[in-house]
Amino acid sequence: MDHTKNERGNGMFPKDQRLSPLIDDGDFEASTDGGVAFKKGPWTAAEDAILIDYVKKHGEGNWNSVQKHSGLLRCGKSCRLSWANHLRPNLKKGAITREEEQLIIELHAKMGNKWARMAAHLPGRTDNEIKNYWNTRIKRRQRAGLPLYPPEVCMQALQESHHTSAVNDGDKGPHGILQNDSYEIPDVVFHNLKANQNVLPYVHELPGISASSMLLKDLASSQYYSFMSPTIYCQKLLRGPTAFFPGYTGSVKSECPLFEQFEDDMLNKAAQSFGASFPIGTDPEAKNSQSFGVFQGSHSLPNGSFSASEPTLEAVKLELPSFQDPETDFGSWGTLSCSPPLLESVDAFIRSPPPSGGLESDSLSTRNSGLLDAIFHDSKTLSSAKNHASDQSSNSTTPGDITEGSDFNICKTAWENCGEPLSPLVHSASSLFSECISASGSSPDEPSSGETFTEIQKEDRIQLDSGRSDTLLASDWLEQGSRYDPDQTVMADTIATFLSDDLSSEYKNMAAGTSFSTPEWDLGSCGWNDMPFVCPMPKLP
DNA sequence: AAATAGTCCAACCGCACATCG
DNA sequence: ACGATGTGCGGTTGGACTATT
Repeated sequence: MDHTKNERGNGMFPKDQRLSPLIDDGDFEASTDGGVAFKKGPWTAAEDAILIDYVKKHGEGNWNSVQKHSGLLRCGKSCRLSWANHLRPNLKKGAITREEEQLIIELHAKMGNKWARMAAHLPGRTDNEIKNYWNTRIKRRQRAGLPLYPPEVCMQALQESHHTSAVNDGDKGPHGILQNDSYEIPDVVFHNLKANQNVLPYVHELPGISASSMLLKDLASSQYYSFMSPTIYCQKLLRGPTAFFPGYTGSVKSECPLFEQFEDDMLNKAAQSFGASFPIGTDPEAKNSQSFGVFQGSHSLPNGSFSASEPTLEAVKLELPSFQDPETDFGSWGTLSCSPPLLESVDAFIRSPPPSGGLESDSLSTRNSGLLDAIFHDSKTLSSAKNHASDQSSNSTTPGDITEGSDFNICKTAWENCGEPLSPLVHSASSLFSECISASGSSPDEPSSGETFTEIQKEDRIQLDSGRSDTLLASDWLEQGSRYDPDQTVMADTIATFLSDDLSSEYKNMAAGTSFSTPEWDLGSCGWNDMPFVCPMPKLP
């Protein structure tokens, strides 16, 4: 038996250690179970031989009896693990091949962290091996600012998931993975979210998960970091420095080096404008790891295209830690000391529909206040103090596009403070969306289906009552705000600019390379076409 | 050459589920 | 039905190795 752990030569335990004829060199702690002291730590060659001999005689299984039959001082678990990962025949050693890598990526896009199931598709590879490989890959790509999934994998997985959802049962797709097993998400959730995918393409990933919960988890564990959808990155931005400079995103930065020059200064200024009490953007490490780098990496590829690094519905659901379950009592989050009240307010805001007479007034929340109200108020105050800047901004926009006191003015002012006469990136999302829609052959003003957005929304609200996305609510709110209340438009602006880059990125991506039918991606019927999006944003080529 | 950071991966741990008596 | 036991799985840890500073 070849005990070589790693043909790359960097295995944890040197061969000579495993080849040691001694079973117990006394260097490793032992655990006891029923009076028997089990050895822990790396296995020796002698132990391997004993275990192999045992399996030859008794077959696999009944691992707890190994000690009884062979005298091997290892617990059953350890025996099973050693056999499965190192000793069983037909194990493939060596580096993951290109083909295997591709398969792993595809499988992970469909399954999530189901290593054992993935291993079943990779003969000779163990779940542990795949898991280790994937975790390393996550770190590597995270560090490099690359999306976790290649766009084509995302699209394939997404399309397959759509297909799976459509057929429900029977034909489950070509891979046999999307079968009606534990990965299946009840159709009621995602079917109803489809109608809103045009607004937030990633909304369906994380139904019922609050921004704060996602962020807190995100900050607490890097394990899920790369799985965060761009939407979640946006939500994260609400809590990070960039929340106070809504137009700024990593994507912008990546495509416009100009942002590099003034990001720290501008962010600090913007933050101060909003009364932020914490320093911003001075720590490059924090900058990379907490918002900019991740955001950047999750959106842009080296070739300038936008990533669609989204796992499928199945994967996302599976990767949610238990406390991200929609049924989790989110109220408990407020008790976390690491969560500033400011951030809680964002959640409260995002979850809350518009306070003024919208169609869904029955779902009005008394929690509609907090950070964004404060932003709204502060921005108005600031705008009053800097009315001249507001007036100048009308050159690049129509009067209706910019409401006095909008965050745009602040951004613009900040930009001017940084020495630039006017941001070259000012770009109307309305026109941007129009481009996208036109590219995909659909008019934003003409719903291609007979069903209006409002009708879809109504239906969705009813059916998504317990599982709706925070971001979805935000979209609802935005629509309402932009239509019914001039004041709300300002706040809608604020939120819109938070989201704008993601939306534009995704729509750009979709319009350029996908074949989604227009009803899936129809923007016009949702009212976003009229949204006064004006924020620093890269122009489409 | 030393220190540091990053990578890799074996092994452990806790939990969930299945089976058995 | 229930507890004990066995098994499988996913997450995490920690040490060796390698690359970089």
